[in-house]
Amino acid sequence: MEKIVIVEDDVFLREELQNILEKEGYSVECISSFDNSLEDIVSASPSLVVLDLNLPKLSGFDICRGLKAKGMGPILVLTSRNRLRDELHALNLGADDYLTKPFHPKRLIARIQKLLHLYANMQVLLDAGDFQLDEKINVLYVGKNSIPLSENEGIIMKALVKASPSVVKKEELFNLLWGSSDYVDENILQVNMTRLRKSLDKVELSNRIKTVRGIGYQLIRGD
Amino acid sequence: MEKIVIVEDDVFLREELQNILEKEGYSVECISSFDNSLEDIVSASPSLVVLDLNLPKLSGFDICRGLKAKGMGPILVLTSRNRLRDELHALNLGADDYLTKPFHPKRLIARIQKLLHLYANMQVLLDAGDFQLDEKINVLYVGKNSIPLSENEGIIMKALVKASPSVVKKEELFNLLWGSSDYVDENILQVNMTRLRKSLDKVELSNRIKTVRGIGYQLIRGD
DNA sequence: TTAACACTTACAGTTGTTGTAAGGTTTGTA
DNA sequence: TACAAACCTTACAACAACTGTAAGTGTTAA
Repeated sequence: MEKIVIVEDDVFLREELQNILEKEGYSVECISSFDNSLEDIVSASPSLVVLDLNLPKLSGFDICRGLKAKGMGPILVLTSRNRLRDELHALNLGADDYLTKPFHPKRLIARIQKLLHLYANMQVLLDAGDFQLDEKINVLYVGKNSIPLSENEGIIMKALVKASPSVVKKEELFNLLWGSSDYVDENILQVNMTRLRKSLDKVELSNRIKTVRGIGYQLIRGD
Repeated sequence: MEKIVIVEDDVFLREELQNILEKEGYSVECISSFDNSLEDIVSASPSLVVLDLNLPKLSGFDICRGLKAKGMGPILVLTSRNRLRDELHALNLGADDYLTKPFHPKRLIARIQKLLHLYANMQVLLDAGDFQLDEKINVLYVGKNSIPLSENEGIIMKALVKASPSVVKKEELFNLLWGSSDYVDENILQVNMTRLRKSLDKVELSNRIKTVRGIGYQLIRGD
């Protein structure tokens, strides 16, 4: 379940927000003490933060900037002010969307879903130094070229990239591909490795996968 | 071809950058007069901006903030300073990546490609009010659910969403699907509409596509 | 040299997508 | 109401992509 943190000092609005979001199936956590709100929010590691700009101690702007500096995900800013200046300011500080009070619950939900989807889409580019792998659609980008990988090829490649330059054990690949390590036929993994290498050959990357005899496979960095 | 704008006052570095990027196949435009650099950059409408932080008139920070406020795409910040504070500041102002001089050309290229890919991936979520369509992988998001669409279903849905609430002419759909309007069989479009509706039915959205007798089809907004 | 390990290729089953064909349903008008 | 045009639905077959099986070939290290 996706967790959302609400940063809001007004009790009524806070509880209303919590209601709306929990009804929608989100796990909600509220920040009401604003002494060390930044740490509280980060340690909750939510999928999204709903942040009011008008807060007692820290200004919402500061929290926004602080959160983004710590690599926090999507932030939806809430405010009663209706000034373009504030909106631009917040967006520049890293807020991802902006909603003016009063707002319709459906609009809030829609914005939140949009942000969550957007962020889910963003973090799919796995970096391997001189090439990137789109985890979502299994497309490998090398320079200006790109090649599509099949599902199995993608699973293997993801494991190799994430582990690189360590070795990925055969057993782990069996687990990832067929959900079990009590495999019957060792050959099927070799077949899939051959297929992956043949695909990588199209972008002259096949020699980057090394076999570690008796153990598994390894992606060599080529940065 | 993707266009990159370079904002750099040092002549030597500027020309080196231009060289590197053009060799890589990008179309490069340099900003050397910094009187109204913001307007110059925006009017060039580049795919990416390489921005030096140390500039004569405006500070790089100001340009960065200004560009992001105008909805500019990816910004890669370049600097000789090696201070965390600057980096955080720039990233908070909207810069998407950060490179310290001196840098290796390959690293610069890699970062640029990464940013371009990331942004290319970001703008795939087509908004239709109460649901979203991922143009890239043809997945439709409704609330917490999602359904995959086939290639043809995706093409039709994209056209409907983009045109909504206007009517999409049958002829246009024929063009999008089969690249020609001198179609032989009218039925094949109906079959594909049926299939799309059946898919949409899984998320109770099929009644949103209305038939406009003799003309085409229409997506009704449900916001 | 040899046995374990790894690689390659061809084949067939499965699945998803698409166009064709045939027949049924709806709609507007006379 | 009758009817024809427009639209809808379903079943079928062709096709392509992906995957596992099987059989044979190549490589490595003791």
